[in-house]
Amino acid sequence: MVEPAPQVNPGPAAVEQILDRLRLGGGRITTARRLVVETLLEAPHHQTAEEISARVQAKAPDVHISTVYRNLDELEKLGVISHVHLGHGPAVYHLSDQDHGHLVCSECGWVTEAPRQAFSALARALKGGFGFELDTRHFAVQGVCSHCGRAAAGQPAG
Amino acid sequence: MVEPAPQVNPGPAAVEQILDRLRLGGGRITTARRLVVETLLEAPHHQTAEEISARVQAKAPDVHISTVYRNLDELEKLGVISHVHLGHGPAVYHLSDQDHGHLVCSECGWVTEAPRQAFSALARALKGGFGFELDTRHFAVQGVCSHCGRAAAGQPAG
DNA sequence: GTCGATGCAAACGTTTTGCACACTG
DNA sequence: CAGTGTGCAAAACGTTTGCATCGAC
Repeated sequence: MVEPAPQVNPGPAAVEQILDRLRLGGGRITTARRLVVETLLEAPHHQTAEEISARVQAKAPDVHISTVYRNLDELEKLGVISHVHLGHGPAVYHLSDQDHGHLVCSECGWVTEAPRQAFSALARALKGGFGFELDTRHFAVQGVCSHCGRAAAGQPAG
Repeated sequence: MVEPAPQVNPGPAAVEQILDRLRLGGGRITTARRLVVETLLEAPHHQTAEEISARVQAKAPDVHISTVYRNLDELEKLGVISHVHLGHGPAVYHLSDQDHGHLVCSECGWVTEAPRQAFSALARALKGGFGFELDTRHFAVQGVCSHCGRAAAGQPAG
């Protein structure tokens, strides 16, 4: 559904590269749009729409969160970004140049990225057994991280 | 977090068995509570809170959906049921006696249950590589089912 | 000037919560 | 009769949408 985006190098040139893709689709470049793209490129981690909105509003207070959502939608349609559901809260957005799955600890909420390769055995098993083409990108995998697992083992019935 | 429940055989005795667990925790048995448990046992498939609510209300129209939610919470804390997020919509609830993962087709929404064993290779890989204890029960795995995959291959750019 | 993008407010669907009352045990 | 569970309404939450206006091209 979402085709992989070409590799995008971080830096100011990358912003223009993405904005060009918007232009090519007949899109227009606005302040809000530019800031959303910049925020996505600058921020180190996966961000919720609300976090992105806050960072954008720090530079342009009038940008409304609904505009951020609309821009995120647009960028996702272009394949530039993806959103992932890590758990019960809001979705997080990130550049889709990294093809990885997400491991979320249901105890502490810690998020780890796991390379696609970690899922290859599962992908093969599901393809063979069910004809199911796995996509680990849109929903996270839940479990217990090593830290919480160790803690639970150390003090049972906590 | 949720320990596995002992096997529960379908049938009227199973209802009492579950109600006993509620009683043991100091809980009381009300009409709403009994109907929620019965509905969970009778219904063939995974159900949303709203579906459960509708079935319960068919027998006791005054039972409010918030009561259903509260009872589902209670039963989940006891380990009797689990809820799973299949996609963007509401969560579905089912007895936790079946230890399986869920495969959801992101094209057509079709849900397949996959036995725990299908995930064993992934579980091993994540445990070894990240110390991460996989739990496939709480969130579904997304992908494309064999039917939609074949359709896409048959008529590209549909 | 055209038409795509925006700000705002309001709606959405799902779930949770505060409260007074009803009922179980 | 104690105190858990309930019905109801309203809020919370993340997200989407309708609409009039603004602004990029």
